[in-house]
Parts: sequence; C-alpha cells; structure tokens
Amino acid sequence: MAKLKTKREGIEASSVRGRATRDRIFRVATAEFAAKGYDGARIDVIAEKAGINKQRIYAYFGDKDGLFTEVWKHTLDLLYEEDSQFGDLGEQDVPNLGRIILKSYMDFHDSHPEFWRIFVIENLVGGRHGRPSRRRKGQPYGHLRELYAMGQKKEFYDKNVSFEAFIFVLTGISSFYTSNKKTMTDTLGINLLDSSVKERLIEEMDRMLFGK
Amino acid sequence: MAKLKTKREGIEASSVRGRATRDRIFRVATAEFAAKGYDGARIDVIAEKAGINKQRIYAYFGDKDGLFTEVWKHTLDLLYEEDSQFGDLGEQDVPNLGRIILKSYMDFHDSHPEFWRIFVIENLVGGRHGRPSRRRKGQPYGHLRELYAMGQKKEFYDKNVSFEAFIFVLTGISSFYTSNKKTMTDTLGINLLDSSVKERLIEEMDRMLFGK
Amino acid sequence: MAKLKTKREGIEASSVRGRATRDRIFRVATAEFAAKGYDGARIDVIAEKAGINKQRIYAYFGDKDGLFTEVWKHTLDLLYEEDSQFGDLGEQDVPNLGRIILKSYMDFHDSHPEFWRIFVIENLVGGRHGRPSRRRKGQPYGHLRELYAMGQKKEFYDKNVSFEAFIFVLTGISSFYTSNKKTMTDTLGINLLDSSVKERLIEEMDRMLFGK
Amino acid sequence: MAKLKTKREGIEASSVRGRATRDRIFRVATAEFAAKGYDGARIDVIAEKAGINKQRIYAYFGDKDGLFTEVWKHTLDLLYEEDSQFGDLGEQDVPNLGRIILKSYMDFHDSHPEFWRIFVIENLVGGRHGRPSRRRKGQPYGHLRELYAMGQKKEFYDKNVSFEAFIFVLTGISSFYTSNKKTMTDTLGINLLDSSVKERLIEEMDRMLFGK
DNA sequence: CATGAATGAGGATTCATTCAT
DNA sequence: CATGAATGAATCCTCATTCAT
Repeated sequence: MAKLKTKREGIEASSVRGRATRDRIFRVATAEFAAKGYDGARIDVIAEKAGINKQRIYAYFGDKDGLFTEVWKHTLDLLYEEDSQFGDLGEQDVPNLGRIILKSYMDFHDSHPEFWRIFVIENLVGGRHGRPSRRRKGQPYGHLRELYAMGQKKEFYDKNVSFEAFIFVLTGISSFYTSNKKTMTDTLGINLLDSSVKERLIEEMDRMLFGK
Repeated sequence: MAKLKTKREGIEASSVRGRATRDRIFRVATAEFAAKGYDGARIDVIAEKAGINKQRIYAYFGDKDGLFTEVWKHTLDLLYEEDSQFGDLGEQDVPNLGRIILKSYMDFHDSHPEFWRIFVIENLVGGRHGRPSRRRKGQPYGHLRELYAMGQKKEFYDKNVSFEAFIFVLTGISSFYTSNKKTMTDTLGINLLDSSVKERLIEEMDRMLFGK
Repeated sequence: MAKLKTKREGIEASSVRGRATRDRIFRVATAEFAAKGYDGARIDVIAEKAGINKQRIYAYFGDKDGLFTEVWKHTLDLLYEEDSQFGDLGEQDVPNLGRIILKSYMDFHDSHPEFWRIFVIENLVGGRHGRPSRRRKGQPYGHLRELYAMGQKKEFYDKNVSFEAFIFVLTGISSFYTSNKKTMTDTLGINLLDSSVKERLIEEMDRMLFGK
Repeated sequence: MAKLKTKREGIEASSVRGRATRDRIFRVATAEFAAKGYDGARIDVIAEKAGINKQRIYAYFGDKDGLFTEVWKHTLDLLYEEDSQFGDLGEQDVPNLGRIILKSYMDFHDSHPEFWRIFVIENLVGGRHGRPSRRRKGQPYGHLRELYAMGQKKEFYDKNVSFEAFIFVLTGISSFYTSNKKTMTDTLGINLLDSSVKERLIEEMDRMLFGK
C-alpha cells in the first residue's frame, strides 16, 4: 500500500545504454504488475527478470510507486492511441459506428492482455497514480464524437443518448468481457474462453445494442 | 524438518463463542481484502481489527488463501441471492425487464460496495478459489430466463439475442460502472462520482439499450 | 499470490567483505546446529551471533536447509581430510595400524567436538542433505586400505575380516565414545568424562581388538 | 530447548479410561520424538495422532520436557530389561559370550528402531532428563559381569580388559551400526541397509573381536 | 476426565529500500 | 552507469501453553 513519504523522483536515462536498461525494466514491470497486482509484484523479481541490479530501478523510477505510475501512464497512453486510430473513419461509417467501435475495443484487449489488469489495479488501489502525462489536443474521443453527432442527426442514434453514455457502454462491455471471462464463464454456464462462443456473443450484443 | 505443504484446512467453530469469533474474522477479512487486494491485505491487520489473536484465523480458515476462499464463496452466494430477489417479477414486468434489472444491479453494487472488488480480485489472481457450493435449485437466473423468453415472444426483445448476451450486457455495464468510476471520470470528462450524473447515465443507457 | 516453493539457492559471495560475512555465518551456524540440533537451532540466533542481518543468511544459503547442507558437506570434507592425514604411514606402521587409527579417531573427535553432533543430526533427519561433492581421487581410505591388506598378508589381521569391517569397528567405537559419554557414564557406572578413565578405556579396547 | 521454569509435574492417571489415554499419548510421543527429535516433535501432532485433546498431555505429563522425560526413562528401562534377558546364559555360553551379546544387541535395535534415536536425542540435548526411575537390584549387567569374569579366568578374554571396556565395545558397535547406517553407507561404499551385507559385517566383526 | 477457545512469543522467510564501491 | 552487500520492518505462519466450560 501507499507509503506516505518524500516523493523520490527517478532520473531520466540519458545514455543509450541507460535508456535500454530503463526500457527493459519498464517492460518487465508492466508484465509483473499485470500478473501479480500492485502488492504482489516484487522489485527483486522485476530486477531479476530484467537482468539488472535492482538499484537501477530506484535510480530510474524513484520507488515502487513511481514505477507503477509510469506503467499506469503508459497504459493510459495506449488508450489514447487506440482512440486516434479511429481517425480513418468517415461519414460512410456512421451507421455502423457502434459495432466498429465494439469490435475494435474487443480486439484491442485481445492484443493488449495486460491492459485491463493495469486498469483494474489502479482502480483497486484508489486511483492514486494520476492522470495521463501528455496533454491531449482537444477533447478525448474528438473524432468519434463528431461522427456520433452525425449519426444522431441522421437518426441512427437516439438524440437523448449522450456520446458519453454511448462510449461508456461500449467501453464497459468490452472491458468487462476481458476482465471477467473466468468468473462469468462459471456464472453464466457458457464458456467465454472459447473463441466461437465469444464471436457469437459479440454478434448478439451488437444486435441488441444497434440492431435494426 | 522438511515442510510438507499440507493443505491446512480450517476447523468449524462449534461453540457459540467460537462462531462469533469466526464471524468477526470473516467480516473484517471481507472488508480488508476488498480494500487492499489479496496481497495488500494483512493477516495481522485483520486479526487486530477483529480484536482476536491471529492464530484463530489459522485455526478457523487454515491460511490466507483459505480465508479468501471463504470470502469469495460468500460473495458468490450474494450473487445468487440477488438473483432470487427477481422472483417477484411477473408478466406485467416483461416490457420493462431490462431497465428493472439494470436498476437493480446498480443498486446492488451501491449497497454492496465490496462486491465488485472481491470479484475483480479473484479474477486478478486467476480464479483459483473455486466455484460456489452450488446447491442451487435448477439453472441460475431461472425465473429471469422465463420472463426474457416471454419478452422475446412478444417482440420486446430480439429473438436472436440469447438470454446470456442480454444478461451479460446488463451485468457488465453495472459492474464496470462501479469498478471504474474513478478512472472513467478522468477519461470521459464527466463526474461519475456525482449521483445526478449517475442517474442521467443510467437513464441514457436504458434508452440506448431498450429505448422506444 | 500462490507460493511456488522454488528452491532458493544461495548466491556466492564475490567481494572480500561478502566472503567474510558468509564465513562468519557458516562458523556460527555450525556451532549452533551442533549445539541445538536442526530444529533447535534458530536463524535469528545465528544472525545475531554472527553479527549480521539475517537476510544475509537467506542471500547466501537460500534457506535453513541450505545452510545446514553446507555445514553437513563441510563436515564430510573434514572426514576426508582426516583420512588423507594417514598418508604418512608406511610399512613399518602396519602392525600397529589398528591402534594408530583408533587413537587418531579419538583425537579427531576431541579436536572437532561438533563433528559427531552434525553427523548424528544428519542421521536423525534422515540423511537428506546429500553426499559430498566427492572430487575425491580414487576410493575413500585409499592408503589405509593398502596398509591393511599388507597387514592381512603378514597375518597381523584376519584374512576373513574385510577392510570395511575393520574400519567400521574403529569408526564406530570412537564415534560412539564421543557421542555417548554422558549416557554411558550413567549406564556403566564409570566416569567417561574423566580423561584418565578415557585413556585406560582406549588402552583396554586396543588390547581387546588387536592385543597379542 | 529447555525452558527454565517451575517444574510442572503431571498427575498420575487413576481411572481405567485415564490410563488408556495416558498410554496412547505415551506411545505416540515416543514415535514422534524418535522421528523428529526433541524440537521437531510437536505437541499438537502428538495430541492429534493420539486422538485426544492436547490439554490431556499437560494434565498427565506437565509439559513437553516432562513428556520426553517419561519417554527417556522408559527407554532406559528397555535397556535394563534387555540386560535381564541374559539371565538364561550359563557357564557353557562363556566362550561365545561376546558374539551372543553382539548378536543380541543388533537384534534389539532391529526390534526397537526408536531406541537409538531417543538415546541420541537425549545425548544431543545434554542429558538433562535424568537417570532411570526404578532403582536396580544390584549392579547393572550383574549376570554378564560374572560370566565375563569366568571367561577371563578361563583365558577366553584378556585379563587386562575390564568388563566395562568389553561391554562398551559391543554396545558401541551395535548402536553405531543402527544410528549411522545411512551415512556410513555413503562413506564406506557398501550398502549397510542391505540385510545380507549386514549379516556379513556382523560375522566379520565377530571374527575380528573374538576370532580364532 | 475431557475439550474447544484463546494467546504471547516466537520462527522462518521476504520486502522495499539504502549503502559502499 | 552499474552492482554486490546490507538492513529494518514486516509478513505469514506455528508453537507450547493456559483458560473456560
């Protein structure tokens, strides 16, 4: 748990060798935090897996909290990058916007299996590791917002459903799917770990949300 | 001597006094695990807050894992009890089934704030604490299933959307809401911690899912 | 997280300072195990007497078992060194070989009072700490074996008594003497702790075994 | 290790049921101490294996030390009983006295595998559990002493080898054999755990000690 | 005689973090 | 930049022993 103490900021790695070390630590740390949780992750293990002396971790990241903060911020960056990927969508995609986003979110989680874990961990410890570092140009979800507004105008989407609600549902469903596969498989009695079951579920959810 | 990692099962408390102690441990443990996560929760703290000698924890629950297993199983029981509460619903509720369930789930999380945390923690550690002692009568969600089928027949709900998909979406949204209030507030730029914002969001999601 | 009883091997101390620490731990540990037995010896006590932080013990030896293993292996090495000391014996010593060895063994135990204790402890716990790193040249007892064979040829020793039996008796008597002084003093009614009594006993045993 | 404290003597069991309980505790305790050593043996385990509440142990034996004291005293009694069994020997056995005793001692250890362990443990903890309770009629080894004296007169045994030395060697060899099977097997390179190897060794030792 | 509940003092092992080189 | 040595404060778990019924 969080220690109240003088915030020891890490230093930036300046040499090439230093940066490589720092990156290795970062990658291993992400995997470890995702796998074991904040308290379950061990500095010793991270150092060993990164093949470096643990003192390096303290030099670059200050302390365990500082290390997780970096991991968390990078996780947020991933989220924003995912968003920017929607820049290619155009007017013709408006009718299918919902299913495109849902699909895309599901795929995103597939290819970033540690994402939801870091997210959930940060929520568990109380969201104490701050907001993203890089200030965004304009609002988040800028382009999607416009497309959704178009869709509302064209009556594909309900005028009384805000973009926030719309995106919240899509984010929630995909995130929940990924993070609760195991327990929901037991609860619902269908095997969410099976990919064909998953495909069918997506299909049906799409129909439920945006179907005709 | 060599340690044989014998799975130390806890004993049942047989006297009244013993049962009271066991219960106190259990309640404190639930709160601690929910607040700190599996690794973050400390046996010493639980013992202290329960006002008992920590050895009692080992006597009654075997070890930390055994203690969490009990907490987890009880959490699952809550889930099933929630389900049974829908027994009162009748045919007249079919048109509004979706919003009733969504509302109910949101309320459930409000009154059991530790629920999602225990759930998420179990997912994080890999679902190793077992399934419920399911002495359940019939399928889970028995009654809701029937009502939903009625609704499909009456064309309130799409014939091609299975009950599982329907309930998955509702469960997912409510759970995600509760567990990601903090980070989604930052991400979306609207304050999900504010109860009027929450009400509006529920309203809009209802409209999105079942509107008109 | 679930504990995977990974066999934590200790690391080698590489710096001069590190080696000194490791040695200090080792010496104190030998004394403690000898004095208190495997379970009776306490890591905390060893650390304190060695004047180091107990974590060092785990860093260098892995765990208590690993520490005892080192102690045990070193004890075995002592045994082999003792053997090599017989290298000086020559043909002229053949007639007195038995008494020379017996004397030598008794002296050995006198100057290594912890030896039999470590040996007995290892036997008590079931011999689970492995054999020596035997980088031995040829058979154990190499030279003695040859001398004994000579003695058999010259009819000082019975042709039908193998070297193993011969050495077993000598080893057994000396070891038993050392390890059972206390209880045998009570049992036999003579004070084996008194050195003149001891001398006389050795004399008599010598006569019994090899006399005329 | 020994606690310095008010000696809490256990009470005698008076009822039939009480005596049965006491005996069960005693038997289990002997086995546990023999198997695990003084510090390795656990009161809880003894209670569980004896199928009684551990409070009984304290009622009957005072404390752990008191329990071991009983075990130790009984072990000594066994020794004396073994001795009394030689009462049957007569003048005609004098020439073979040595081999008869050796054989008998080896057999004794075979049928009382816990004996040497209790003995060694008592030696390890420093012989603090006292001498045997029942005062012996006359000297220990009474009858054997006489027979040996006869043997000396008849020149089967050296006049200058006291009975104590004679019996010490026999006791030592048999005891050492039993207690060091494991490690001596490694050291000598012959498998002392194999019964035919054992038989041969006894044969040879007999020849060495009393041969011709 | 018998037992379940309770406890204080350990006891092995680990952790995040700092020091010295 | 990099590392091995070192440490104090946990952290889980156990033990002998006592209490209350």
